[in-house]
Amino acid sequence: MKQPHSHPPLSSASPASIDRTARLFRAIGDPPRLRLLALLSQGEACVSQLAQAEHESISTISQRLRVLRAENVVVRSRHGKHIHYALADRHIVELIENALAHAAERQ
Amino acid sequence: MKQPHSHPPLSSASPASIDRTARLFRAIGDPPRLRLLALLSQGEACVSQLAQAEHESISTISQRLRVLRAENVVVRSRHGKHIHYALADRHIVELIENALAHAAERQ
DNA sequence: GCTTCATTTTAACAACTGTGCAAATATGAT
DNA sequence: ATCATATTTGCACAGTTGTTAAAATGAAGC
Repeated sequence: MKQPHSHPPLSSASPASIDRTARLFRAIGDPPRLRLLALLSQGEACVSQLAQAEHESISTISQRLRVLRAENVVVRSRHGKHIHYALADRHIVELIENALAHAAERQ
Repeated sequence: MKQPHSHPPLSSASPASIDRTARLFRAIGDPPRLRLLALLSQGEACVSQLAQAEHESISTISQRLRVLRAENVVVRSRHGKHIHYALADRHIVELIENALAHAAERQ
């Protein structure tokens, strides 16, 4: 096997693509937000649950989710009185686990 | 096919891993730095070349490379009077191209 | 339908962090 | 020792984050 998937080369990415990608990385490039994603990788959860799990205020969690949602990393849906947040797609997790493995490689 | 590679699950990542990974994402989560990586994906280059390509001062480029080097995204080596920078490994490019594809997917 | 209440979001502000620029300093080839 | 190349420092500026308080959203009961 050569390449898992064939992507357009980085060198030919448009300025807009570079920008969007940078914003995506930036959104997930923060320990508190990454922790939220780790929680969500186990299944969707509402804001209060996440707040409780992180020992943070609901407001703080809501703002972190806002940043993630702005880059389409997570999606939300109402369930009765609660709003459930979930990972936008499985690829996000793969992306992070990939980076996790590489970050580990270099200590 | 199920999984391209099998990684340890995100949910079981240690705080230290989360931190390192966040720092990695943060380092590449900036358009100017991402552009440098795009240039380097075509082959190594010295600081002056990168500065010229980006229409920036050598000092500015040097600082951007410093951030990338701190997270082991790039490596440097001296070649005569010049210091060549190169991507630390091919995986970085894959990681970015992956993100690029996903960022494109969601507009 | 209107009110009430739980849940979440937003706004405003202060504290912190990162970035680029200019100038000074370091590095090492010749 | 000199010079080209690169790094570092100090500073000003812009952007981000958390906190508190106020506002919005919508479900459920009356």
